[in-house]
Amino acid sequence: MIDSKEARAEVVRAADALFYQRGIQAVGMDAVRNAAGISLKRLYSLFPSKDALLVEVLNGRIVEWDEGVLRASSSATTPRAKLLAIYDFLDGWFRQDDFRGCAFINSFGELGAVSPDVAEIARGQKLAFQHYVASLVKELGGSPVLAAQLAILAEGAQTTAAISGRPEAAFHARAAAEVLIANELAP
Amino acid sequence: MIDSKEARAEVVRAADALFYQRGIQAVGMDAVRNAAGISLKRLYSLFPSKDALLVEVLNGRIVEWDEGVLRASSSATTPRAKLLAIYDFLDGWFRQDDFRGCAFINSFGELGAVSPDVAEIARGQKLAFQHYVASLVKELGGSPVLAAQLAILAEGAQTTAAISGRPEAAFHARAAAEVLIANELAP
DNA sequence: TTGCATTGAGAACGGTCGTTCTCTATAGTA
DNA sequence: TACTATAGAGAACGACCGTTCTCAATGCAA
Repeated sequence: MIDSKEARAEVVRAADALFYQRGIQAVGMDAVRNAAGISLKRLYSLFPSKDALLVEVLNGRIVEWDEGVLRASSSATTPRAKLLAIYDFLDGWFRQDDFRGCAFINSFGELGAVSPDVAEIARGQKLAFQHYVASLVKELGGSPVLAAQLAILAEGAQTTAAISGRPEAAFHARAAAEVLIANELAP
Repeated sequence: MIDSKEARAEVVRAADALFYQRGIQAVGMDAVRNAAGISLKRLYSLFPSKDALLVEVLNGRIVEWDEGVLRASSSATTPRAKLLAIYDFLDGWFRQDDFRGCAFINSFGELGAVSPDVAEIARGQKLAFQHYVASLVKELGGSPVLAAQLAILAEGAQTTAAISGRPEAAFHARAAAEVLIANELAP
């Protein structure tokens, strides 16, 4: 393993999968090392600590989320369709068999009270999503309250799908979003 | 400390506050012992393990939640008002300065993947809440989908308020619920 | 009082985890 | 070939945590 950029990416990939699947504190650095197939020394030469690795993992999840939402809305042309595409994106995600809820909600629940970094990253991610929704709602001519409501539906769908283990929450959230949007846009 | 029922309650109270405030794995049994003011030996004579104590704590939270929701809706007379009272209850909760999100969502995120007990309790609590909402919606003449949507709004409000640290999510969710209810009940 | 059971306080144990260190093998250079 | 620097593999370290154990103090029965 010569290219350290490649090695970093592999470590982040392995750690992301393990942290998401089992929780962060339940995964030791040994498990990350084994999954990434490198030595502990190399692991610690790439990341100074588990906390630093976690930050990298969560930042990677931010990128993944943004790309996923944008990809889902890329075929939509109207702001309304782009907004509804969010729930279609959620639907596809919920149906993946390794789905275990929102990594930011999970890590906030596990470490938010004890790690300012984790709390800050989770808060930032949620805020960015709210801003994205708000920009589309504004294009649509809707109110900031509607934007907040559509974001709340997306958050609720994620926790509901995660804990119940059933993906229909995305469907329900989408239908509710349609009603809320129609309600504001009707004369 | 002679009355062991009283002692159990005190331990559960102390553990609940610590687990909720800092996370479960971040709190050692020593901290619980200190907060409860009893010896380790007595603590382990009351609860066989930390896991068993956690189960007791979460079951206590179920009772608290049920009582809180029922109390909030007790002054309401119509099913619609009882449903909206849920969001008023959330609003009051979000404004408490020790609010740190839903204990079930948090513990599911932290331990759900690794502890079947925790996952099961969280799932059960969410399901019971959905049933409660569904029964009111049925009284109201609404559909099961509306019930699911109202529950999703409540869940989303909880995570949004927890991570953003701002309580307005309850108000937004309530307003959205009014719209969704009106939409189904309109001719 | 004497003996016995119970309890409190916390030391001790075994295991795990994050992190560092040792030791060896290898590759590059002169 | 001899020397040096690097890196892999994992043992080792120190801290912590859940749980158990020791031991002295206490309360009670006779």
